[in-house]
Amino acid sequence: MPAPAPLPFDPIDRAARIWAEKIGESDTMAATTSVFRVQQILQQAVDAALRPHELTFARYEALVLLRFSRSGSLPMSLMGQRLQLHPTSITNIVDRLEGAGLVRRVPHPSDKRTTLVEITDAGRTRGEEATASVTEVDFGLVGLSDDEVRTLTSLLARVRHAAGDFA
Amino acid sequence: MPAPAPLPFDPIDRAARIWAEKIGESDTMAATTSVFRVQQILQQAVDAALRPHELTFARYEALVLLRFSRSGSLPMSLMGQRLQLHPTSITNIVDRLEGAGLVRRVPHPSDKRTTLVEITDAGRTRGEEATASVTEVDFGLVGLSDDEVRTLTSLLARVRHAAGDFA
DNA sequence: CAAATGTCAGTTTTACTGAGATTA
DNA sequence: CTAATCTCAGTAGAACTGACATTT
Repeated sequence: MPAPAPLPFDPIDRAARIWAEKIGESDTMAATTSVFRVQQILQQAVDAALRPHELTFARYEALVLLRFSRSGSLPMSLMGQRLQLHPTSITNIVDRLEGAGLVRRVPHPSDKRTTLVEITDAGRTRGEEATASVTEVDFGLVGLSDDEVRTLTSLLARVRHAAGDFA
Repeated sequence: MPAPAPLPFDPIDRAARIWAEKIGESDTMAATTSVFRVQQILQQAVDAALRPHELTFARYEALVLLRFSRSGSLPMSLMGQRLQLHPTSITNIVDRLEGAGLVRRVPHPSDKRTTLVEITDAGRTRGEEATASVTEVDFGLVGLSDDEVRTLTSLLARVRHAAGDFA
């Protein structure tokens, strides 16, 4: 796999300049494209770090969520809320994790509609190993100081808030 | 479609706090998760704005790239470099655009290996209409001042640069 | 012959819709 | 009866791999 030669210029910045020339205001276009591209970069870095552990980022997040829950188990619906995922996506993720023995479906003691997902010992171990790999590469987030990372996070939080993600 | 009730708290911030308690340093985890979530928000907003025009964002970007090129046509390989996409993805995108009559494949005059993609009049019109829709919703990027949008873009540019996206 | 260009077939992952079974 | 919870089947998009034909 030939590493794709880096362009000699910033393609997003160039597009923004041309856009400004032809149409006008282009700042949000550039920002949106940047978010898309950086997401792609981070996704690839994180996926590469998680591949040896046979986890995708979505499954890793689910595992972390369970690992840090008080009882080690959560209703599927609550996982969906926290991870902001569609019910069928949760079903799929739990299917995979359960197939790998990292998690187990348990009936809810009182509400027979809901099923709890409980992390297994193997799941805890796998979660720790995966966390080591993923923090080692800083989740793919390179080139920023600690302060800048925090600034980035808080800018993005304002977007999420304005979009109605949380109150 | 019941609008998914917003959580009463920021799920990423909560995860970061728990993480800090149990593991330590969690700033890059929070930033990465934030990028993923915001990408999802923007993707949905942009897709919704483009749906009436029967375009996805990837196809829209390709159309814009062609529209702003000098001759109105580019080699597929060059499109792949600019949009940072895999050759087969370009093939797929051009297939769809060509099927919709927005673009046309033309043989390269001198190099018989390469095929040029040329935007049609219908493609130019569609591009303009789609741009109107997508700028109307600010590409889904809400809640930030103009300055903050520029700060966001430049922070992300540093990440892209450090990751080797451009020189 | 090696490298570049584009295509094809097939796979994986994700997220959706719509429908339905079960229970609160 | 209505609402919530979860699952299943099917669909669609994006991105990949590997193989291949053609041309430089």
